[in-house]
Amino acid sequence: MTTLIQKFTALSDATRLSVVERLMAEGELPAGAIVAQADMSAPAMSRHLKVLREAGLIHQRVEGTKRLYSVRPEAMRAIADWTMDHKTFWDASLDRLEAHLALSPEGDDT
Amino acid sequence: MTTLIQKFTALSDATRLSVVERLMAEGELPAGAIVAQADMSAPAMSRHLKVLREAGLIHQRVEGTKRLYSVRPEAMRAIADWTMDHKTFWDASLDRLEAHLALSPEGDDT
DNA sequence: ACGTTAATTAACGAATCAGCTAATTAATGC
DNA sequence: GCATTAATTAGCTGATTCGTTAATTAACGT
Repeated sequence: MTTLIQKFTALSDATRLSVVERLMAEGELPAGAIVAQADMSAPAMSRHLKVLREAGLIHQRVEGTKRLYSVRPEAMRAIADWTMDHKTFWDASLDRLEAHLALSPEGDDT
Repeated sequence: MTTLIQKFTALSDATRLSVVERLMAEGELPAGAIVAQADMSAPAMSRHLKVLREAGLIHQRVEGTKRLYSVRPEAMRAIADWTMDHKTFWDASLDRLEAHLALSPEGDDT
């Protein structure tokens, strides 16, 4: 089973996040093409792809000696769904959100 | 500035993910209440809260000696928006998604 | 069968992360 | 001012992560 934590972990690395973004922008790509544009050895990228695969974020299709990768839409959905999951939270947030618009720009944290 | 990677990193830890979920379910809570239900020392939790804060995921409100934490709706939005960002991907995915419904249950990875 | 191409697994080192206890900062109440 | 309560920062340790090179697996073309 692929957990939400696995997905967040997979996306918490700059290399892996850009692989996912590239696959979303360009569609299915072979491992070779992914390595080619990433300033990194093939083995290193291979492990990144494995992490993404085991998190259920990407799908691997074998064609001869090539491994073709693509993003799984269900995985993206799972993430989006999680953020929207908590109805009570969103209902309660509506007022504050609208009230404080432009008053608390993201960044007044720490 | 808080990046998407910071947010994913923050949510990639089981402790931090459940803190966020609890704050979404119960609303604003003081650090003490959060520590109380987490089998973990106060300092450890304090560092987790700092990670969440620096990622822009939670907001800290000071009231006397207490620190009250709550989830930032904008941060949740930022994550949801990212998953939906790539229109081309979603357009292209629609066919496959509908065609393979129930044929490829999430899990035929690796 | 042999060499080539595509990609992965194995083995190792440097850096980061998550936990603990001890020490510190800050506000409240007498 | 002093003790108490609330939470954080400091310093340390064990485990995990990310990258490298070397070795291995698998399919294709001749």
